[in-house]
Amino acid sequence: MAEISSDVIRGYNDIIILYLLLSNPSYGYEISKQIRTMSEDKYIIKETTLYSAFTRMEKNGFIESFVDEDLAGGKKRTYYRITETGREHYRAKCEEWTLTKEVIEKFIADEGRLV
Amino acid sequence: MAEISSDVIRGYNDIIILYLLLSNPSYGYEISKQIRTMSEDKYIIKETTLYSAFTRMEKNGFIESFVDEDLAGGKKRTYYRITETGREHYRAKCEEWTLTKEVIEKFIADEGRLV
DNA sequence: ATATTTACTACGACAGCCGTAGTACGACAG
DNA sequence: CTGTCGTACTACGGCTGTCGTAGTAAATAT
Repeated sequence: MAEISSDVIRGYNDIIILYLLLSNPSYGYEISKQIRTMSEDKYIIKETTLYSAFTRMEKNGFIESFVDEDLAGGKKRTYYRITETGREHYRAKCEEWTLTKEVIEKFIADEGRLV
Repeated sequence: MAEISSDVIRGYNDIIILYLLLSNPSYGYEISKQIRTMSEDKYIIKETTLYSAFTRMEKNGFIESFVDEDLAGGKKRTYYRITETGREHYRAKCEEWTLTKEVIEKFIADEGRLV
């Protein structure tokens, strides 16, 4: 079974995460589960990758963090909220995706050539 | 104008190059021009990236090199030919592309959500 | 009482891409 | 006959994002 390699997904983790923050703030564990569910187990993000993406994106101003100290039962969590800059970045990345898709598809051979 | 970032193309340079070797051997400079032309200048591969990809892929057994010593006018060139392993790799990468595309597109918001 | 799930943090390694620089040959202009 | 442009590379080192491994700790299920 083909799996998605890290080199291939590289650069898209950002938009995957930002997408999940578009409508409401969220936190690491929940996001990782959502990615898994939404991709039908085809992509399971590594924890370290996810948390380092948070750090990087906060540094870049794409997201902001806040801590929910005392939840009704449960450990304290660090939530992330997308910023306006983050939304712009997301939009730009989506456009880039369209372009990239078009380019790459020119280099995908149709069945005939793959003899 | 949106440009394709290196993190996004990463992992696809291999299939782009292999595609151009599917029907006949070729060499660095020609391949770089073909990529440029076929992508309508949307993607211009860096020389260093291209040549290091050659080295890597030869090490992995995806391509084989041979030198054309004395061409009718012109410097000597190193040509690369795709191997059977390379063809298999290319096929596998194309399948992976289909999968990746499906996954990523789930995280591209439709216009409505991008308010 | 113990295992599992939740929710992270730290550290270091690695691979692929890229910037910079340099080599060298041929062709063509001035 | 000198210089610039196009062709065809090689070498070296840096950066970034991902990943493996490991550890911490609270809450929940068994």
